[in-house]
Order: sequence, then C-alpha cells, then structure tokens
Amino acid sequence: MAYWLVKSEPEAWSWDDQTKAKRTHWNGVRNAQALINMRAMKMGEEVFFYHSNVGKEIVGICTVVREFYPDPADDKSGLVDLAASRPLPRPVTLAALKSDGRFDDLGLIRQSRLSVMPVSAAHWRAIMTLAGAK
DNA sequence: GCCAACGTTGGC
DNA sequence: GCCAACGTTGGC
Repeated sequence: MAYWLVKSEPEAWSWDDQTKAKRTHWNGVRNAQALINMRAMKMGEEVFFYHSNVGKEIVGICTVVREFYPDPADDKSGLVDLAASRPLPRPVTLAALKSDGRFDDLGLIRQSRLSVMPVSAAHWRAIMTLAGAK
C-alpha cells in the first residue's frame, strides 16, 4: 500500500471543488516524473491533497478510484481518477513541514515543482499525527 | 546530441 | 511581483 501527494492550485481546482465533484479525472499532467508516479498508483491507495500557491497546506485525503489510463485527448499524458475521502481535522502547512525537520527528504520540500509524488509510510503517519487525524 | 533560450511552476 | 529551479524546445 503506497501513499501519494498531489498538488493543485485552489484557484484552479480546490479541495472544495474536489469534495463537490466526488470523483475527478486527474488530468493535464505532462511532467515525466509525475506521470511515472501516477502509473504506480493503485486502486484504493490514499493521496494527500495539497493546495499550492494559495494556502500551501495539505487539506485532505483522496483515494484512487481508477488506475492510470491514457488521455484520449493528449497522447503525452494520462489520467487517474481520484475521489475525495475526508478532510484533515487540521491542515498541515508547508511551513510546519519545513520547520519540523523530519520532512527534509519529502518530495514536496525537496522538489517543489513536482505535482504528483510518493509519500513514505513514515511521513504519512507523521503528517497524519500533525493533522490530528488517525 | 549539445546547449542556449525560453516557458512554467511555485515559494517567498 | 520577483526569482530560483527545472523542464522543454529548437538551432546548430
């Protein structure tokens, strides 16, 4: 069971939008590394939903409801489907992760431009604790 | 196949 | 709004 993190600018697509939509096609990813990560996502795996630019915090958790498939509209891209699962009781900010010290090798901090990345089980648990979630 | 120029992302 | 980091493009 792997864990993931996806980023979205809330002005383009926010956690509220994701919650209302129930299930979305996560499309428009062109970055090679992000696509490799998307290919590795399996049904039912959990994904942190991070607000970039505005908020800069992890706000909720989605689950993978459809594994990677090619984008019919763009042969250089592909999709996974994500469904909102639950919000975090307390969002975890980028500043909090940076000042904590345990997350220096988290993709979000190490490679800030990557939009889809794996999260280790240890990091996942630590972030869940910071969020006041189980 | 190299690399300079350019575009985009995202933190500050 | 600025700029660093990094990906992509195109001329050679």
